[in-house]
Amino acid sequence: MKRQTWQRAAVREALTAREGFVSAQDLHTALKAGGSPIGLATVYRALADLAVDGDADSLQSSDGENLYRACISQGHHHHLICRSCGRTVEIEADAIEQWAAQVAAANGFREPRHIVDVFGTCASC
Amino acid sequence: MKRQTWQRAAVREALTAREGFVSAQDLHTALKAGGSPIGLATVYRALADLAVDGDADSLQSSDGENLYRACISQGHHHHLICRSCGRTVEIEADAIEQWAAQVAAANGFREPRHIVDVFGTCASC
DNA sequence: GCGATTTTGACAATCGTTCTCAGATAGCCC
DNA sequence: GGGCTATCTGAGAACGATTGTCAAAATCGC
Repeated sequence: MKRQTWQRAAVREALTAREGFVSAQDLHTALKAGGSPIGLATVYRALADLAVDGDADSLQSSDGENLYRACISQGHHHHLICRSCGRTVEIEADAIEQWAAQVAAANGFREPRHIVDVFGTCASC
Repeated sequence: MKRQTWQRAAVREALTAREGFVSAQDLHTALKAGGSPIGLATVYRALADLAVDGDADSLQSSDGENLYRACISQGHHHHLICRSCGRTVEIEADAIEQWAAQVAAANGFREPRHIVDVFGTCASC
């Protein structure tokens, strides 16, 4: 059974409060700065749980960190990410879903899953 | 100026000899096994150089490793990767390129670059 | 409140990658 | 071929993100 603890709530809250993607380390630092005596390992565990439950999105940054973000639209979607300020826009892409499924099928691949993210420099940067 | 050393040649060769994506560590192990007293750091450097020169493709595996692969088609392309055996198929996707550029433009993002990879289980797995 | 069970947190361990620096080497000039 | 100098190499240390460990603390059902 999954228990309710203030630590998990704090992580979820801190994640929701952020606009873009955050690393686990950043989130931990922010929580500490905000007065929560929360442990780093706990933040990692909470984030992993959130990601599993579908409440958070995760992706790997170019330098190998895992970044997390509170999911706004629950379903499957992709991101347009500013490489300068980190601002993200969630994008729907039915065309891509279909394309991926079709390409996979054409090559005999089953259970296709895809990674599709677009990076760019946003208007205000 | 860039020098020609047998180490770099060995790395390039070992990479070309492999079919799918390989991690730097794997490549190093393979080279050592093949008799080359090459250093791990050198393999990393050589791979990074190859990637910069566009002679190798790189992507991050789901567990945080950097994987490399000798590029067959020189231009920009994507991959269909078997999550079981690691077999890869290079796929061209003009539609995706256009879609990415369009989505970026629609949101005011400049210099769009995108990550598009499809994972699945291939026919023989 | 009680007890069983899960969660936490400090710290160590791990793992891939990068850094450091002395020594080796490639490429150039003679 | 010999010499010179900038670049490259390799062993190991350093690094940074993440995960494992385990005793102590907290939660939930009763």
